[in-house]
Amino acid sequence: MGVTGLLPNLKEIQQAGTLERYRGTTLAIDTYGWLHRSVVSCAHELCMDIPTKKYINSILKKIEMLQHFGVTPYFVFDGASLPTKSETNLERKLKRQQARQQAETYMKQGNSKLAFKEFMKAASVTHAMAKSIMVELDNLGIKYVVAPYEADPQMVYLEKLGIVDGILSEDSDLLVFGCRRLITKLKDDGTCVEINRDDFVKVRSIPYLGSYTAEQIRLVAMLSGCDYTKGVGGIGIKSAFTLVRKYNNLQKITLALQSEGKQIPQDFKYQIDCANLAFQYQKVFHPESQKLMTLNEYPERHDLDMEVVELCCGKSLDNETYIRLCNGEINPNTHELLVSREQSLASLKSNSMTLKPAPSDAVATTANRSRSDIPKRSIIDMLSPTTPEKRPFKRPNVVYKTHDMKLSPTIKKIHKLTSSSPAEGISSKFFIKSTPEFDSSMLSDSSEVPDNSSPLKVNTATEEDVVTDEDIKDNEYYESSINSKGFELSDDDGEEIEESPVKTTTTTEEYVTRFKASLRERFMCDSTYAASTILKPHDINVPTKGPPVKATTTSTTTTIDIRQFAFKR
DNA sequence: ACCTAGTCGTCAT
DNA sequence: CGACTAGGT
Repeated sequence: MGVTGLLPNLKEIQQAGTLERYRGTTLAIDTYGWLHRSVVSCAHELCMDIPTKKYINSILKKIEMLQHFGVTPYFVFDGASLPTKSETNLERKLKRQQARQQAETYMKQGNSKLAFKEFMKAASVTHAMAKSIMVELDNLGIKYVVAPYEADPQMVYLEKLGIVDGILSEDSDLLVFGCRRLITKLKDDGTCVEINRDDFVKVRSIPYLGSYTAEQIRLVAMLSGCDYTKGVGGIGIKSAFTLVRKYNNLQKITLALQSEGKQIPQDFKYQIDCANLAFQYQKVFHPESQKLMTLNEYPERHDLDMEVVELCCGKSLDNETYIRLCNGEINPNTHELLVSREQSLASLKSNSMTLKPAPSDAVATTANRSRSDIPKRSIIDMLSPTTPEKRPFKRPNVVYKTHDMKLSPTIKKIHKLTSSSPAEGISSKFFIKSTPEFDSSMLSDSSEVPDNSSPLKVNTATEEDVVTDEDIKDNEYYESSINSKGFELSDDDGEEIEESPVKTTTTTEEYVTRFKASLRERFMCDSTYAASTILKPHDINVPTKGPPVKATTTSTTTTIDIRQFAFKR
């Protein structure tokens, strides 16, 4: 879902241009987005476990375009699905399965047109497909990282560290995570659109946008609906901005909305708090130190319930696991060895067809992924030597607007009025008793005193409102029974890379209980890890011998016929 | 003017 | 996922 309606409302500050503008810089790539679009070209093959290189070629083509413009890509992959989204993921999985059945039905009826449409709905991006891309990236010497959880915070983290100079993605959520330079709407000809955070002050359609704090922007997103919250019915992005500007804190907004007869979900506060945690402290990976981190540091003094934090932001497993996970060696969800889709299919085939073992000595052995590798050609390339032809890019057919936007007197005035750091302390103090903002007030004095006055306040009489910590009693929810015995084992779930949003209609209590249950299910079954750690990554995903098999499948020591990699292009 | 819920395209020829 | 749109408030 993203934050619906955010991008259109930022139209004024969308700078049209081309990748030329980013020559010499490094951009984070939202790989899932690219893969998702590629999937439509081979949805049928993907659903039917038919080998295909189409989705890989589509990515290679984009890489070629970036390199044509002298842009260094830094690929970012989605990692494990957050525990808080597991039920959403199940819903999606179900829908895909239904679409897949529909597709096969249409297929039998000979209606390939409709079948393909259903295949498109059924196809999903898997970690095995992501691994296929990683193999190519290794060969090209292109950097990448698998996010511990969602790619969005990982990309923003890279931008924060200065490892990348901007983020190439279609997802408006990135702005809520704190992205400074978002490059969207990249076309095949290299044209794209930049949204720069520094331009927020120039947006006229949303008054005072430049002076909303990160926390306030999060609240706006959460009110109107984002990846983590359903939002309040009847509240879109515009109303949300107005409400936050007017009332600034969640209690007042809630009261105002209720007095208007708006229905607010029972667990809304929970959703808000959880979303607030996920937006700020989600687990990310520091590629240079190879350490698990959080997008922003926890506040100095905080009483965060770390169990809840781990549910919303991801679990802190041992660092060794994350090193392997974030370097693409293991499946982020199952922690089994990650095998590329191509290799996986090939070995299945060779096993089932009992193929004559091919002379494998022809292929040199290779180390897996070492960061200082000399680019090598993958086996796929060797067998199908026609790499995507170098054709010049279509000339961009846009006029480059020099969007230097003269500051209007009004804007200047606003800028002046709001240059002092706006107050914090909106939203609930559910988890965080004192909430220093990471990006602004962390640097200035982060007052222990919750300050509810804001420069953004427009027409509210400064009624001294006590920070009604009526929320505190809700903490009971988190102490509430951890021992729900109904762990529905959703066995393998999490083969697909999941992203984004939506509906959850459960009570808070159920919610938390379920989170904790799903956490257990997901992270505390060490048995699955033990099995997977036996195999050595080096034996796998290399253009050489050795059938890499899922830990569950019987691993024989037959040799893969390398000719199976010669897919038609 | 704003919100919503639905549909469509995404690739690549 | 966003873009776009018809149809609601």
